[in-house]
Amino acid sequence: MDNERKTLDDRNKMPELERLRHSCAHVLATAIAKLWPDAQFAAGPPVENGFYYDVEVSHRISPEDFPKIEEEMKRVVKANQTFEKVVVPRAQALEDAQKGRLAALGERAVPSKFKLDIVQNIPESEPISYFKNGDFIDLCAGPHVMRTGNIGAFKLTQVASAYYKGDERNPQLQRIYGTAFKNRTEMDAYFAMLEEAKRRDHRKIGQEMGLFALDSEYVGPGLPLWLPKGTAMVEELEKLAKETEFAAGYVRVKTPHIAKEKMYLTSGHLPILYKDSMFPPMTLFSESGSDDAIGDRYYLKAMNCPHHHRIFAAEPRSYRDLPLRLAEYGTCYRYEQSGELIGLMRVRSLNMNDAHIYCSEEQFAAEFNAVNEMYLKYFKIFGIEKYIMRFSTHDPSRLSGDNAKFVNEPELWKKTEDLARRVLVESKINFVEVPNEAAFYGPKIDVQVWSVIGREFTLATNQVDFAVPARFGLKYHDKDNLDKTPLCIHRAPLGTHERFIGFLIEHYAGNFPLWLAPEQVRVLTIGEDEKLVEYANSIVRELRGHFVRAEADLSSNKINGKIQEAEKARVHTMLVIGGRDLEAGNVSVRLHGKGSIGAKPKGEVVADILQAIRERRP
RNA sequence: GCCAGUUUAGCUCAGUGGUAGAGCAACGGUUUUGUAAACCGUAGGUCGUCGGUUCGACCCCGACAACUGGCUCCA
Repeated sequence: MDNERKTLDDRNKMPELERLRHSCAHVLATAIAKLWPDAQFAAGPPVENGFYYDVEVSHRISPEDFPKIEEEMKRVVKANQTFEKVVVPRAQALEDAQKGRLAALGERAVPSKFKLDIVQNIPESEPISYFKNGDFIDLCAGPHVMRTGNIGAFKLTQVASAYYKGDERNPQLQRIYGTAFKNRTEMDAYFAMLEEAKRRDHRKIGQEMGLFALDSEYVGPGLPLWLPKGTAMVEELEKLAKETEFAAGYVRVKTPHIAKEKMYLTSGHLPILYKDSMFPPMTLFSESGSDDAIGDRYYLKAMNCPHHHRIFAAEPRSYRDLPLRLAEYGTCYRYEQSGELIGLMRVRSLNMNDAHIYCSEEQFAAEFNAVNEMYLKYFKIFGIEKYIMRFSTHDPSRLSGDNAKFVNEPELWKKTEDLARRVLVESKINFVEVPNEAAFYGPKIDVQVWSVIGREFTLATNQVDFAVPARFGLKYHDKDNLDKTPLCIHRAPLGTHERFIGFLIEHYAGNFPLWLAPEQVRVLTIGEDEKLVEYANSIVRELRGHFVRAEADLSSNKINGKIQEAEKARVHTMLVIGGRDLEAGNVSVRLHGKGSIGAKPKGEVVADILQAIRERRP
């Protein structure tokens, strides 16, 4: 994404706030150059909520250095230096870079190496420009604000490491992040918003509500334990998926969590493509003592598709069997890098809302479209509105050779990409097309969403596979009496339980609709009168008889205390009962976050609860 | 995996080179209640793990682990 060059036209359209932030990145660089003159700068663009500058410097910059750097930056802002643009001939840019003059306060003994590299990569057709503020000269296409004094408020936020040009073969640079605003008020509002977002963080709410636990000491990092309340949500989602898939003509299957190495050598996930993300194999016999190592090694599955392919292969198939839609909430294990694990959003054991649709080419468009429709149906139920569909296609230059990334089937790539694109266009779904991001076996459509912290995630996926069925030799007998290889659609509209629930926790801030709420109803008694206790218990019994997750709080707490506890636990519906209600056969209804809505006959309330759950009322 | 930071009671957090504290939760008792916290008491921690420095380490140093924020990667 970043390696796509912005055109000069794009740059001229850069919004004021981005200009300001980019200008602030220059001010940051000015300060760092003053404090550590050996600093070598790479890129310093504006980003979503601020800016960063990548720098290579012998000093390890830590947040403790921020006050010192900020002080220097304030001096530059206060000096109100003009950002002066100078267009220079290419030869001069190369010469200045050699003299270490770029992104620096003066000439240096060593070249400005990253700037030099950047100059060399600027197309001949583009002019080369500097921006100067005071003595600091940086290679930059701009645009900037007029003067450093236009930067009203700024703050350095974090330091991270980043590879030059995002490539892990390149040197690691220190990336200093900051944010900047027109004025102090807007910056304060931004930090207040961040605090609010932290309160919604699924890790925090998950712990408060007792949904899941991460026991990295005994179970392992990234291997969540679903607590009873979280399991209730997991099962509601599975129920939704099973009903939806049943209605859409899917059939359910069950497969083991492990398979022999041969499975993944055949699928193509081993030896290269998935090796790093699979847990190491279980070896049943010592390799030295066995002539048949392949048969002896088992892997935890990182995906369900190969097992499903073997189910397809388990019986002879006719064109009459197609489309065959095999669904399973399969548990997969992926050895994600330790630094990548994030609460439920990125884990090492995952339950995927998986299914594989085997179909003919003629059936493909309708099936693919039906999957997209299913996504939209789900998103409507959850009120998910902020997402984009990302259509990932292949890069023809990577079909073969050392950096091959995609199966070498140019015609099939073109055919399926055209088909998928047409489905997207015809169904008027908004999407962005991203080259070079496809799965190795075919193009895919991912649904991208954002966590409260602003991190982007793939929530759901819909992938075309025209390669792996052939590797497994999957065939169906067609009308014309010929054996043909089916196309396969891999789809997971509800993603994985882990990520989907992680997302839903933040989406709802823990205030789930009744059908999904871990504790749907709590009956709160006023007093401990024996008849009242029996009334409470009878209500709970009745609700639980209809599979409603209901509890009673019969403790000796005062009613205000019970309400406080239930509200904090985010219980969806509270039924308060006292002597008055007992006599009238009523319950006083209070909804989480909405307060009391008054007393109603018990039967009416129970019926409404059941109805709301049945229709999955938002 | 890489860079930086963090790790004290179940949770949220104080704290000092001389072997630790608060609030909430838990438990026990008292209270008997009308829509966001009744009162009193008890218990709970080899201060992430392992090494080192020191007369003495929760505090200083090192290694490791986990977590947090990024990078690369991905459902």
